[in-house]
Amino acid sequence: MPDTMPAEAEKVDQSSRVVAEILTLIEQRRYLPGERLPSERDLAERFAVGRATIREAVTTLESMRYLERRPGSGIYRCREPDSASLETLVLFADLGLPLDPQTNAQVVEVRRIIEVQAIGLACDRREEADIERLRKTLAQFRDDDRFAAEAPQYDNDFHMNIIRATHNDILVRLVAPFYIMAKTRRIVFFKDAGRRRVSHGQHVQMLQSIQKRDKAKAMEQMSAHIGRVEQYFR
Amino acid sequence: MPDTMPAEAEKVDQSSRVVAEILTLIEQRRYLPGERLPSERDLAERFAVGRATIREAVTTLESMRYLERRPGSGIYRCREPDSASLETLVLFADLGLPLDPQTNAQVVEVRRIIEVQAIGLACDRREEADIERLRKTLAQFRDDDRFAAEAPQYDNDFHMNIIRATHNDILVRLVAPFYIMAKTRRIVFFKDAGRRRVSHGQHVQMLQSIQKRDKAKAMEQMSAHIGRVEQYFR
DNA sequence: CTCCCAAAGTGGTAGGACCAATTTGTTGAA
DNA sequence: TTCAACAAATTGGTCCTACCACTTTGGGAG
Repeated sequence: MPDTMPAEAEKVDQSSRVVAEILTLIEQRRYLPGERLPSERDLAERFAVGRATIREAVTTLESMRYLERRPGSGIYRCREPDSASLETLVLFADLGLPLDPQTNAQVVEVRRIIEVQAIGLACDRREEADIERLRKTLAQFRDDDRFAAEAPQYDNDFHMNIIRATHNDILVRLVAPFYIMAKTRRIVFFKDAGRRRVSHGQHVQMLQSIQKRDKAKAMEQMSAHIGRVEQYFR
Repeated sequence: MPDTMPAEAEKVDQSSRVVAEILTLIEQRRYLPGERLPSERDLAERFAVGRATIREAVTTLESMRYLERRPGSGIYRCREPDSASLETLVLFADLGLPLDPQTNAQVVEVRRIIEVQAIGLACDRREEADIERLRKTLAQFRDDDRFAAEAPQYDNDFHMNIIRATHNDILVRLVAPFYIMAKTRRIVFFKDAGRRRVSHGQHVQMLQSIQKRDKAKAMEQMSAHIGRVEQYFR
């Protein structure tokens, strides 16, 4: 029968569970950078799963530069833990793991840095198709409470489409994790109807600036827009 | 053994080979966004490997948002291919796959955007330890031709340590792929002794600006510094 | 004490088996 | 005919066993 049943019916497969467990052990400083982990066979026994499942989990953590596998030797925690992939943010969101409180603030700071510059580039390079795409996104907004659930996705789309208007694919890939992970997390922020309304209003104005290629104004607006989120985390 | 060693005997295991092959097929538009791939059992037969190897490869590509696995259904190419993880850059470097020519230019543009702002933050927040770390990195520079091979790593360390001086962990993780992938690729750039010397000189000056907390000057210097690389790609 | 080699340990891969879920195709009732 | 319910085939998820190549280790020969 069920145990203490969490409210969110998070259905995770075994390998994801193992990923979460190893990740937790790493955060608890159980495996220090450069240190060796137990062998796959040992880990399989400890987590009460097959070796295939362990390999699945380790592969994921290896591709995110948390672990390193050396044939014939063992599995090691990566040195330079600070260069672990940002995909971690998406992973944590998927697994329902808690996020370091200051991490949110750091994410917003990075977003400000990038998106303010990005909207500047967008003013230079935007084409008609970019404007149209942004307009279509804004049209999805509705000013009623049932829209609260869709608000995060709407906000994600708008910001991602601004990045896309820079026509720099690397930039798009760079910021994608921020918005993919935010899907589930930012519901709280958009719960308030007033916040949704203000946010949307700023979006409309930013689009106008991009359309008019008013670089300085657009950048100022984006800075203020993200500034609101920064304030929210304080 | 005389290590002129340009011949990088890239020994890739089976699963990495499969990753490279699938990635190549994707780039050749063989599998369009949202489309279904052959089953694991089919893929195993096609690539003449075991199913375990296929799963290994697919797991890697899934964690980078190229593929999506749906239990009972199949393996699908992700929609929104433009949000695939930046880890791809590192992966391509490891596998020795060619990079889209314009990608390099886009990477440099992103680096300029981020690092110019980052050095500004670094001026605000740098502590004595940050200065010391940067100083130690600069001390590794030597003005002889045997240093050519170590130059990329030296350059990586310097730039990464500037990012670290912002004390924003997310920012560090964000740019890490750029420098990790560059290890093997930027050897050509640093082959020229003159370029190494100029680069190092700029590094020294930037450190001075950071130490004096001269934000405007530091940002200007970083912009010029990366500008040289931008020009190199044209 | 040093050097070398055999043994143990480890990740990489193959193959087979079963489960749960989805998909598909067929049947049977309205 | 239409469509809802059921059955079969397909597929990813997991476990198990086995073997290989490579690394590490430990002990014996010199």
